[in-house]
Amino acid sequence: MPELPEVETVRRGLAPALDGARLARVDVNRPDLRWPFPDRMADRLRGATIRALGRRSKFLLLHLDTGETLIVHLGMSGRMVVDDLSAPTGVQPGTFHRDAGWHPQHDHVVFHTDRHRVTFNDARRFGAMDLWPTDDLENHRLIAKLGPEPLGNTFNDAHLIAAFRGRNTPVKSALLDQRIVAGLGNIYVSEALHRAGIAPKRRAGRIAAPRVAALVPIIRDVLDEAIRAGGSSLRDHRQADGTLGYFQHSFRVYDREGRPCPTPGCDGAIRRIVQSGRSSFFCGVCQR
DNA sequence: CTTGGGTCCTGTGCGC
DNA sequence: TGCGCACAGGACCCAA
Repeated sequence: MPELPEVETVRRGLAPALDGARLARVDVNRPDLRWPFPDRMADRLRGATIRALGRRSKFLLLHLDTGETLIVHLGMSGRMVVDDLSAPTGVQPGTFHRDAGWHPQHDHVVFHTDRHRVTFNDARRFGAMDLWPTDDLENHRLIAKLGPEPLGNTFNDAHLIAAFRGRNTPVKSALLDQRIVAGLGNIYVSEALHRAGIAPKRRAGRIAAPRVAALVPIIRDVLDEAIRAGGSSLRDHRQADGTLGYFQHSFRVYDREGRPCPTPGCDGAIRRIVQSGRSSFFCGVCQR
């Protein structure tokens, strides 16, 4: 389940195959994912040239020369894999990583260019696609309510302090709320809160302003580091060429229940609790 | 308005 | 080996 760093990794990996490419054909193998695909999606994509590959939060954006943008969300298990059709025969890129955990019956949409094949595979089908006018993207229902990009300038101290003010919800939930900041998910919230020394159960509105402000650069750093590592590969995430991201080796708390807290001088152990149905990992000693 | 819980779907790994 | 259960990177929707 991709969070912002994984989606950004996929975006960068798709660029060599799709940036500037013409979609010769798109195979749509089922009528829907989480929601029905837009009307005549395959027809509206066929022949279009991709002018640029963008990203907003966890959404991939394929800006087309038709004036429309294909919005793609990977949901929990969505993958995008590139095959280079001009590669020498033999083992083609994109073959080896289909061995483990790859279920070809979940190849739901396949994009064909003159040189590449890009396959969208999503076992759980929580993903989504939609087509929308490029000049009106900010009004799309999935995008309109998103908060600031955490790596952009509008995500700053003043914004986060104002967003937390008066909120009685646990800070874990607040950071997962895409209206407050857009792009964090279950992994990077746990990682950021550990770095900030804030307990996930603490109520967002009861955290002193300087500690909230400190979260801003911490969130940026965590996401930056993860992007530079090619994201975190747990079950599903691969880079578009099939190689694994490696940020999971840098996790300080996520999925590390019972391990010692990595904070220097801290003798705590990582604990796991469930908040609104999702695991939170934290150190009860140095996170308060 | 905020907040919490249920829900969608398939695959995997664990304990028995 | 098989079975049942818990859990998995998301986020919408609705009730209270």
